[in-house]
Amino acid sequence: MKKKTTIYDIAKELNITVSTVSRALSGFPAISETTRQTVIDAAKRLNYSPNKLASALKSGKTFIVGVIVPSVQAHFFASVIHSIEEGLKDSGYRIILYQSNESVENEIKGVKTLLEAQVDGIMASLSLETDDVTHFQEIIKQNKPLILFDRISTNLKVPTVALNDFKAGFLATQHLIDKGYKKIAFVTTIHQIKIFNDRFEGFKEAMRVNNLSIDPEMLIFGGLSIKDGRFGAGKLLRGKTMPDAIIAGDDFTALGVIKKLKEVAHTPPEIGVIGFANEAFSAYITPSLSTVDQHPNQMGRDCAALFLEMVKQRNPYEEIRNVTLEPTIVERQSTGFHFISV
Amino acid sequence: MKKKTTIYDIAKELNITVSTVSRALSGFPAISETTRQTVIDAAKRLNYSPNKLASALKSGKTFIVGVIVPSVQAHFFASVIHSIEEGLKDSGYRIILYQSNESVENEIKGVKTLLEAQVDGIMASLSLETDDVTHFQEIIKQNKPLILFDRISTNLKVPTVALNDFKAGFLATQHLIDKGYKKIAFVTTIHQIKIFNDRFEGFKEAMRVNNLSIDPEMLIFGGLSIKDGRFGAGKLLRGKTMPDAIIAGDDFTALGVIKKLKEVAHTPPEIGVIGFANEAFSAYITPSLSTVDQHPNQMGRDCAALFLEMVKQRNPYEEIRNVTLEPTIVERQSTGFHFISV
DNA sequence: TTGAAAGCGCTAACAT
DNA sequence: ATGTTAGCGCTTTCAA
Repeated sequence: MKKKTTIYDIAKELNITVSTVSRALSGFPAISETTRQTVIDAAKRLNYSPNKLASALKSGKTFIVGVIVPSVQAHFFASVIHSIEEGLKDSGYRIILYQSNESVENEIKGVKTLLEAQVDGIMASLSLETDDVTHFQEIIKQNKPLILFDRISTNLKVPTVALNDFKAGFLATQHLIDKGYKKIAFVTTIHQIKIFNDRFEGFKEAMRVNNLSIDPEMLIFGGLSIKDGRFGAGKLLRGKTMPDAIIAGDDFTALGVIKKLKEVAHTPPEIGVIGFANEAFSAYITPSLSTVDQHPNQMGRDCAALFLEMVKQRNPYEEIRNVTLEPTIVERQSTGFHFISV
Repeated sequence: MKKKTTIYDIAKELNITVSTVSRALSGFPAISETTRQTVIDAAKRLNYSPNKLASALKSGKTFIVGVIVPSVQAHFFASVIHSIEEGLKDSGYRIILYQSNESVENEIKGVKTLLEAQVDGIMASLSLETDDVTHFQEIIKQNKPLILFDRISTNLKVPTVALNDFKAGFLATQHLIDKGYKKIAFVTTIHQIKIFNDRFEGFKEAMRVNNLSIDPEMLIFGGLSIKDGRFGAGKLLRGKTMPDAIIAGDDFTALGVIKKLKEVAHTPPEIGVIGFANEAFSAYITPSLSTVDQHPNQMGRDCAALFLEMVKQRNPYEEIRNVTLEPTIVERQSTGFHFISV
């Protein structure tokens, strides 16, 4: 393996100094057009490839932003990531991805690793386990942009991009009520993540304004997964009074609920089911799943825009913007018209 | 913002030299246990965080491997990535992700960017557009590990991990034949990607050994998507003779095919349908979709293992291993028993 | 417009 | 076991 070409090789080749080469290559203005061309030609001829590491070490800017998500396997996060990348690429920023797999420990390790890699900023969506968020403080202390999205925390004074989850919970509930459902159950998680609580609060509020009572037996707190959905539905079916509709914490859980309901011949919309996130499969299962769209692409774009604003300012936390996206109900078969059976 | 602590600060604090600090921190053996402890304590006290950039610049190792995939939004790739990360993390390697979005141009840019970031190696799955693969040569030239997975090319002498796609095509076809289907159509892509051709060849071979003829009208070459599936199915339905089964290039295409068939009341398994990839939704649509499992997790693990082997050797290309995974038929409703109608 | 030179934070001979 | 020192490849001030 022959040594890689550096700017020194180019300089030697052309009998000029490295500073000139550096300037020519980085688009420095005060340089003659001929010199610039010569350098660029030589660079190409010598198959020069810049070492961004060295440049980053010197300049203090890596043009890499770290993104921490629970998992790329959720279509929602995959979409957000996609749009973040899209929104950042024209400015030369790249993404380095870190998956927490819903574990705080991994999340802490992620922050540490990304910081050590000298990223220019971090965007994160909290793991389900995350309660204490002090591990994010170090980013702020280093005066680097930190943006929280979707699964945010109010304990950090940083910009955020999130859905109006209270409204999401409210709208989902109201949608069911509008369809004639009354005895509404909620299968969700116990984790202390803001968005899940907000959705739950929205649910309670919708029930209240519609003068419907909430049966504590119809509140199932567990995890969020197909399995948890099956389990939750099973528990509800064995209860004293059967719900006529079920709100699930996310689409995977809703899928589990539907599978269970089909097994016992209460196929939706006989019992209504609605989820959150509009996952890739939600439109294609039978019955197709009504859900709440969380606009992942808008979210990714907003994260990128927020980040670019922050790096422009001397102090990224000069003005802290909290972007709220409005949820949209996606109506499908699982909440079809419900015959009101007195 | 106060300056970040470096090993110099620790050295000054303890009246020792940076080399001692460096050694203490990096687990160098010939160092007294007391010194090591003092240094570690001071590091903690001063809130020291190593600058991996500097270390990488000096040592020539970043412990980062670049992964290029068409898109993380396909569940298959998300799973592969997940397992690559999993398989690498114990060795201290991190992943930096690059999405080609099925464009060669992006792919070329990806290789360039990752190389400039001084990654220690690259794993890639080709975009649908990719025909010429010379942009990958630079990686090999730098003597850095390059591993191709799933969408591989035979024009590069590098280790690969891929499915036996010929067999995948063969098994899918044989499965349909075993179920009693005879007039089998194929809806796939025209792109010059090896795996798609292999599947098609497998299909042809299976037809041949079963003495079934292939009607050229039943070969639809287009793209791979829900839309392409609908389109392909529509075209087949309008043909002179109707197929009694359809093989789709992937699960998304199969989904489109099924939707179309349901609309015209030929719901599978009346007409059999099978796809490739076992996407997240495939088990949950109605009828549930038979498909070929491509073992993404195994693929990711193998990529990681291969990479770790390569970095161990002086010359990563000393011995080139090409791992082939065996496809597995996942039988579901869409290829249920077919009544043989003479 | 170009050159000289210092230094980003770390590692690793080589010396003691 | 610890210290000295020379870079890794680049940017950037200061000087010419």
